[in-house]
Amino acid sequence: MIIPIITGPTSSGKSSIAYNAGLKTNKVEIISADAFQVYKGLDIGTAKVSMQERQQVKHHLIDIINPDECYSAGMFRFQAEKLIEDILNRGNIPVIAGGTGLYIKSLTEGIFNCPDIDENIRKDLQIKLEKNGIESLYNELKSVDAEYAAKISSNDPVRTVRALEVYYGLGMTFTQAHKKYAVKPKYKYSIGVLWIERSKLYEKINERTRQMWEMGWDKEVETLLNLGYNADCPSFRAIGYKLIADYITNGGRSDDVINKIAQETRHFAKRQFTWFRHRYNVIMYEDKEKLENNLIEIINGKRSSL
RNA sequence: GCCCAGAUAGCUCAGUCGGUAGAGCAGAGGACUGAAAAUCCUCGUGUCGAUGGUUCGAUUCCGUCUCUGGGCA
Repeated sequence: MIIPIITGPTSSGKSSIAYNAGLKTNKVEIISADAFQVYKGLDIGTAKVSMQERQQVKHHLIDIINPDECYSAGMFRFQAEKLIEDILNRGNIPVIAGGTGLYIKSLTEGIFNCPDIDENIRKDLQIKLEKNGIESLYNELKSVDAEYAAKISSNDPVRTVRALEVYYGLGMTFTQAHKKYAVKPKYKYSIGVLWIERSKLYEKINERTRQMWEMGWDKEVETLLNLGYNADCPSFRAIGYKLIADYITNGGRSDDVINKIAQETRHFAKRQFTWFRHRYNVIMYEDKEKLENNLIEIINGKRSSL
């Protein structure tokens, strides 16, 4: 069985494809591949499907952790593969749907199976980074793993910290760890990307951002803040949440906030375009209905790939 | 009608003590193996409003005109 994956840039309308197919065939369970829909309480800003829709078609990996908890591509891979197995055992068809490219890649191309690393190592590196700056930390990486250091920017704190935490946590370089813990994809997948003309997508993003605001996005953030969550929480890396938290505490013009969020979302969509465009094993669909119909055919066993 | 301030990249503006110009934003391209809605890299020639003058040379100085703000009548 080939497992279908429906993805595409934000606001493209991809989640409704999987949902519609599920509704029409009644044997689908959707696995969300979205780095921020995993968080409870972030509903409007992450454009989650409604509770009602989730009752009609089973959705997984939505609302599974609290806003102050960490999630990762590795955890996603582990949980998604387990879910795929369970769903198949139940006689249903798993459909992966979401826009987080790295998560999808972790399934289709594998991601190295990194053992747990003491989180204090990252905290210490974080402190070092603040104290000595990225240059010093990058040089540290260069001296232990020149091969990986050459692949990344000398100004990239996230990758530098990650590579060093693996080095200190596992006692081998990031490059060596990739080889030692390499995994092969467990299933076969077929990826359909919903592709929309750039200018049209940008219009949709602008429109949708305004709609989200009108749905009470600021109230949602206010609730999170009242529960004690703040801009330092991992979930607040999602577009909009920090901006709105700042707007709530420091004031400002709502139009400025909305425009800034739309801008960040457009930038994000642009990065998604780059990501998907350069994956050779994906199929681009400009016709949404065609993608949906082909998906239904796969579910019904009448088609082998998208 | 008079006075003042502007007119420079799609937008906001900086600048050239006269040697044809540069930032931010917007936009584009790219990277990305456990933070990925994250993180990071690269890309700026435009009749410097129009027209005369001074000058070897004017977008820069001077005159006139046009347009846009603001003020006075």
